[in-house]
Amino acid sequence: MKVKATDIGQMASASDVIFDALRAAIINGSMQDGEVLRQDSLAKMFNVSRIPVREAISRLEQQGLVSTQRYRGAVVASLSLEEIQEIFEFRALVESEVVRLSIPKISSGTLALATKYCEAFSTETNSAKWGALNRDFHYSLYRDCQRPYYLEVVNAALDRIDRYLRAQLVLTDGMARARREHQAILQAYIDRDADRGVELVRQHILGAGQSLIDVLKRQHQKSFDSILPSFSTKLRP
Amino acid sequence: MKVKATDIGQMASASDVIFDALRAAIINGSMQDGEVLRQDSLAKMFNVSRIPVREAISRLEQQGLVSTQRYRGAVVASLSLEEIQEIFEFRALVESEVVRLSIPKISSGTLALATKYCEAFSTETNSAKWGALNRDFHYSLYRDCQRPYYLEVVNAALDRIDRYLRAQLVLTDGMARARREHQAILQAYIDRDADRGVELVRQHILGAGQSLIDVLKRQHQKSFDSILPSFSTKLRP
DNA sequence: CCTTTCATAATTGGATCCGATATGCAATAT
DNA sequence: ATATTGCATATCGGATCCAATTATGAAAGG
Repeated sequence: MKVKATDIGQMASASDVIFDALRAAIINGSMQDGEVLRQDSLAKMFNVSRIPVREAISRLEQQGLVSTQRYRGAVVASLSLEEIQEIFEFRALVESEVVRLSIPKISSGTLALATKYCEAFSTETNSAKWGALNRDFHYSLYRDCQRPYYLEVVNAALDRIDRYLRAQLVLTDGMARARREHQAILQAYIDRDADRGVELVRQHILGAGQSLIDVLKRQHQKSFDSILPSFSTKLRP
Repeated sequence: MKVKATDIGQMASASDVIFDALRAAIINGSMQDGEVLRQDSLAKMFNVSRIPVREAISRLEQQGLVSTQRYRGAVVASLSLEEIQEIFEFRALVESEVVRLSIPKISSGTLALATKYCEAFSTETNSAKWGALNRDFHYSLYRDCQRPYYLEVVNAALDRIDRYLRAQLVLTDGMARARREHQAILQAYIDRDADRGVELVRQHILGAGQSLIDVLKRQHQKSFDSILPSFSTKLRP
C-alpha cells in the first residue's frame, strides 16, 4: 500500500484558511494600509458565516497585522516611520544572530536552494514577484540554524514590514542593490565566513531600512500613496 | 460639568477579558502544562457562550501559549528542554540590546520604580509573588528604551517561559542568586554603565536558563512533575 | 483476559439569530 | 444658516442551535 497519508487532524479549518488568505493579502500589499475588513463581505467571499472570519481577524490582530476597535471594525494596521525603523533595527539584531548560527550549519542542499533563489531573484523581471523571492532567499539562508523560535520571531517581524519592503524594492534602486548584496551574502555562506556574513546581512537590512525611510520621508506620503495609499482611518465605507 | 469620562469604545470585550484571564493563569502556573481548555466549562466559568471563549483560545494559540488540534481541543503548550533553552538564549540577545538602549535613557522616576521593585523582590517571602515581582523589576528596567516592538517581543518570550522561571526561582538557589544579580544590574543603571549592565543582564538570563535546564535534566521530569506535572498529551480528561 | 465492534455521549466547528452600538441623514429647534 | 435630535440602516459582539468529529464504554468474539 502506498498512499500519501495526510493528517486529517491537522487539516485547516475555515478560520485557518481565511487567516492565511488575509495574512497573505496584507503581506503582499493587495490589501492596503488602513483598508477595512468587513466581516460580512469577507464571509460572503469565502462562502462561510462570520464566525470563522472573526476568529481569523482576532488572530491577525494578535499578530499585529490589523487593528480593531470595538463595534467599529478592523483595518489593516499601518506603521509609522518610527515603527518601521524600529522593526528594521530589530531585524538587523536578530537576523544577524541567525546568520551567525546558520553559516556553520547550512547543508549543501539548502545552500543550493539559496543559490537558486538568489539567481531567480536577480533575473526576475516581474516586480510583483520580487518580494516573495527576496523572502524565499532570506529564509533559505536561515532555515538550518536550528532555532525555530528565532525563525518564528523573524517571520512575524517580516510579516509586518514586507509590504513596505516590496515598495522599497520597486521605488528606489533597491533591486539592483539587493542583487549585489545577496550575491555577497551568498558568497560568505559558501566561504563559511560567519563574521563576514553577519556584517553583510546587518548592513543589507539596515541599508534597505534606511533607503525605505528616506523614500518615505522625502515623498512625505505623497506620491508614495499611489502605491500604498489610504493611510486613512475611516472605518465605514 | 465634571464627570470622569471613560472611552467606552475601548472597553474590553468578553473575549478580551477571557484572553487576559487565561493568559495570566497560564503564565503564573495556575494552569499547568498539558492541561486541557474545555470550551464549555470555560464558558460556564465566565458565564458567556462558547463564542468569546473560542476567540480567546485562538488568540492564545497565535501567541504560542496553547496548542490546539482540530475537534480535539486545546491544551496549555508545554515546551521541550530545547525550546526552553532557545528562548533563554533569545532573551539574552534581545534583552541585552534593550538594556543597552535603556541605560542612557532611563528616567529618574523609572529608576526609582526599579529600585522599589528590586527591594520588594529581595524582601518578599511569599514565593508565589516572586515571579510577578521579578517580571516587574525587569520590565521597569526596559520600559524607557523607546522601542515598543522590542518590548512586545520580549513580553511574548517571557510569557512562554514565565512559569518555568518561577519554578526555577523556587526550586534552586535561584532566588538568592537573583537577588544579588538584580542589585548588581541596578547599580549598573545607577552608574549609567551600559556595557556592564548589558553583560550583567546577559549573564543573569543565561545563568537562570542554565540553572533551570540543570534542574530539569537532573530531575528528569520526576519530582519536578510535582510542581509542573502533567507533561502528558492526553486531550480528554 | 484481551481485543474489536459499534452505539452513544461529549466536544468542537460553524450557521443562524438577536440585541447593542455606530453612522448617516432627515427633521426640528435656535 | 447652523446645531441638535431622532430615526433608519449597517455592522458588530455574543447567544443559541445544528452538524461533524472524537471519545467512551458496553457487548461480542477470539
